[in-house]
Amino acid sequence: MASVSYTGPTRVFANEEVRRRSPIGITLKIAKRQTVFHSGDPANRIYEIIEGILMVFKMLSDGRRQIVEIVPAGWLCGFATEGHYDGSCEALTDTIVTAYARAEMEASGPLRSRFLHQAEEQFCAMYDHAMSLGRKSSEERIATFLMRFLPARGKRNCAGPKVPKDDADLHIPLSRAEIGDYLGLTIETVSRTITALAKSGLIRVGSKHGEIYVNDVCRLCAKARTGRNE
Amino acid sequence: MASVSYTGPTRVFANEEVRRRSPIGITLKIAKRQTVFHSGDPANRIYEIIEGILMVFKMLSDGRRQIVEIVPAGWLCGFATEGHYDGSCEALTDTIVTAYARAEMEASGPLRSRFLHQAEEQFCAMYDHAMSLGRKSSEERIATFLMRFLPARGKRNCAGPKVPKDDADLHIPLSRAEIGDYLGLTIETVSRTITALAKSGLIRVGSKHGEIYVNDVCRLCAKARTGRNE
DNA sequence: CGCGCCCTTGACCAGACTCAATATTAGTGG
DNA sequence: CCACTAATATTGAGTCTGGTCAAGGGCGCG
Repeated sequence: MASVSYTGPTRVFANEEVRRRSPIGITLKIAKRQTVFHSGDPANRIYEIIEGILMVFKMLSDGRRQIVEIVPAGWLCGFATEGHYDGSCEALTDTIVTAYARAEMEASGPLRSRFLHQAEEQFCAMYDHAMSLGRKSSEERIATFLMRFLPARGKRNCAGPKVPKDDADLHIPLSRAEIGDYLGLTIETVSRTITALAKSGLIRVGSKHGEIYVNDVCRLCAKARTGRNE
Repeated sequence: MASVSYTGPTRVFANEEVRRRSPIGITLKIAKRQTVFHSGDPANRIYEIIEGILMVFKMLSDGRRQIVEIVPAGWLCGFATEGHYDGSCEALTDTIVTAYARAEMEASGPLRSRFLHQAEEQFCAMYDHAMSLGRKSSEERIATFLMRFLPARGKRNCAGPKVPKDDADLHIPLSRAEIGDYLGLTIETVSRTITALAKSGLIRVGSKHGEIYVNDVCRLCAKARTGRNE
């Protein structure tokens, strides 16, 4: 059973801190590495991320894991089929979410409307992820992954490089194992590919875990092949 | 520009046959191989498949294609970000759809509610597809793919085998190239893998294109590793 | 009957995986 | 603050799954 599992505002678990109580939906704090829900749990809630990052993953019986979605601030988490969560959810960083009881969410017109829009946005991100997993090389996958942490860049409406230097300073809150499980690669391949990108001068790897400096965002973007063709 | 591209019930294109006009939404007929919309087109409509199958795909600039979604009857098609379709859509079979103008759909409470539910359903299917693409072997991917055409089986609520023979007769409306582009494999690997599954006795390949007989659905399901663990 | 498309099969190749050793970073307690 | 340990990351060597290139087969359709 998930550690975060109640359905209404009547109980509060020790590891949850209620900050604000909007008409519907309560604000919760989720600690890094804490499980939000398990695959198969009854899907009583839908979560909107206010701050931080969650991940959704699925496992095969032999232990293979696929991180199917990385959920940053502003996105939704807790989609379900037949009343049960599909995939488990865990916090990659300390995270603040608004949890909506499903029944209440579904009763609210404006909320439903906003969530439908947001679900579409995330749906398109899943399309991109499928493209990465199915057709991109390890180098392209890593480049695409890094571009995710530059939300202002690489999209249809990309602002382009800011003169004169087109660099960026990233903090990736995923371990090599998690990056691998997200991109369909092994730890070793992730490590090797990041090293190769660094040797090519595209990025530098900081000494602290998760620190990556992008020397040329546009060149990284080109390597990601995020191009919207067809 | 897509061949199907108008936004309201005022115009009808030659290749569209209006069958029924519900209060909102019109019924269209889309011929096999016909394009429904192109990636990047303004997303004026959302489609609900009544009969037949569509596919959504994305291309990279060098010609690599990923079919990101296969959309059967009952599902929705035409999700968008920032007002533009993400991915191109083409009919795999002769298809009948209801096309809703987005503005009208978004103005209708019941429709929005139904569509949000359906989008969630499809979201979970995208999770499964990501699992296939990221972590499954070619044999597991083909098995998983075939199980898609047995919607009554392999799910949480699987009815189990009907005695005494647990066989099935499938008609797959995708070419080897399309199966490959859906599963992140090449034509040759798809062909070899299907041959291997046939040699192992799990399936038989019919002489007509797309005909596949499953000798033992449960064994195929086991090979697909559709198991809902974690 | 013959052409074209799709599928199959074979031989070879390469990118990513596996197994293993080592290095680096983070965390803990003195 | 430093020493020690555990966890994570890097690197190397060898293997293997799936990709590439190429040839041949079968089916459909005019």
